[in-house]
Amino acid sequence: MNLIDLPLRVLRYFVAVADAGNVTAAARGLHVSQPAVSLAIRQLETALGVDLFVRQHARGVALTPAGTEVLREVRKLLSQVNDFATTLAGVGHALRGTLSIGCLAYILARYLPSIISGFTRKYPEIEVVFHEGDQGFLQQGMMEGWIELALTYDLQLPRRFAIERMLELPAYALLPADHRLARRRAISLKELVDEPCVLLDMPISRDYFASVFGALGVAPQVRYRTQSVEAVRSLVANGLGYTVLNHPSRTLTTYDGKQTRAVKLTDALPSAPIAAVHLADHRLRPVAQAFLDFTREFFRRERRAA
DNA sequence: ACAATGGATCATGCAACTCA
DNA sequence: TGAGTTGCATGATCCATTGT
Repeated sequence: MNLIDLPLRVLRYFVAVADAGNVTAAARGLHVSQPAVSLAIRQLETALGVDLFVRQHARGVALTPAGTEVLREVRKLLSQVNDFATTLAGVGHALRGTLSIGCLAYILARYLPSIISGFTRKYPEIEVVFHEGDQGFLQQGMMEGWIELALTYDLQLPRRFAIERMLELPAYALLPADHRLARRRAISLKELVDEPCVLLDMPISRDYFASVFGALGVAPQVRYRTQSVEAVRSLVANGLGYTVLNHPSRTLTTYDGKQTRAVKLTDALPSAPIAAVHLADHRLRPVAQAFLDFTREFFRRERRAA
């Protein structure tokens, strides 16, 4: 049978076998006979012209490399079919269903709970599921279809993504409360470069902060590196160095109860833009569009409050 | 060696569809 | 409308492999 003529049932059976690692168990889960599943797998293999599984008699089946690749695409397709069915079922009805979004760790901690809280109050029939990770993880999720929309920085994003900037985060200096410059309204980063620096050492942040110092033609004396914003704040609060951040925090007190001071920078430095991102050639479902609209409005209020 | 496990194959029945 | 066709599911059975 031609690939295009295969029923979706064949693909569902294939995913079930891949998940179970065993045709008989998959058949039980699908409430069909084992030969029916065997036949479906054989039909798919014939249509594709590749072996999807290695049969290990009495030990089940194992995906071949081709099978692994096909599985990824089939999952994507079935997810889109589900979305399609949900969309059709929702025609003429209120927005409902599940929305899968991705979020950078810092943006998640600082903004996402407020967004989800407000959004689910407004749309109680939409369930928001989020995936937390770095830029690469979020891009992979969108490419593979299990993240529909992501909140991340508009830094180093390929052109295949549609990007809508939500909030510009200017760089500022974070100092120990008793630092000699902590009481100043604004300073130049050049006044700090000879002191030990604490660096937020995340893949994108690393490059961003390099660009900040690069803009002034200076190099920081990096004394400590960490992947946690909160750890950066604690190191600074304990007098172990200064840092440059663009993460506005509502509190200057750290986990260990120490105090920091945020001081504006007078230098012309690049800012870090928070953006809503999705695949450019992927039309957002109504639930995702509603989330995007709500997020845009949320950050508009944040900008006004800043 | 033998029992258990699990995939493949075959014959058959059923339901939906086509066509005269 | 009824006979023929097609596609799919099922049970029975076979066969390969593993574990004891």
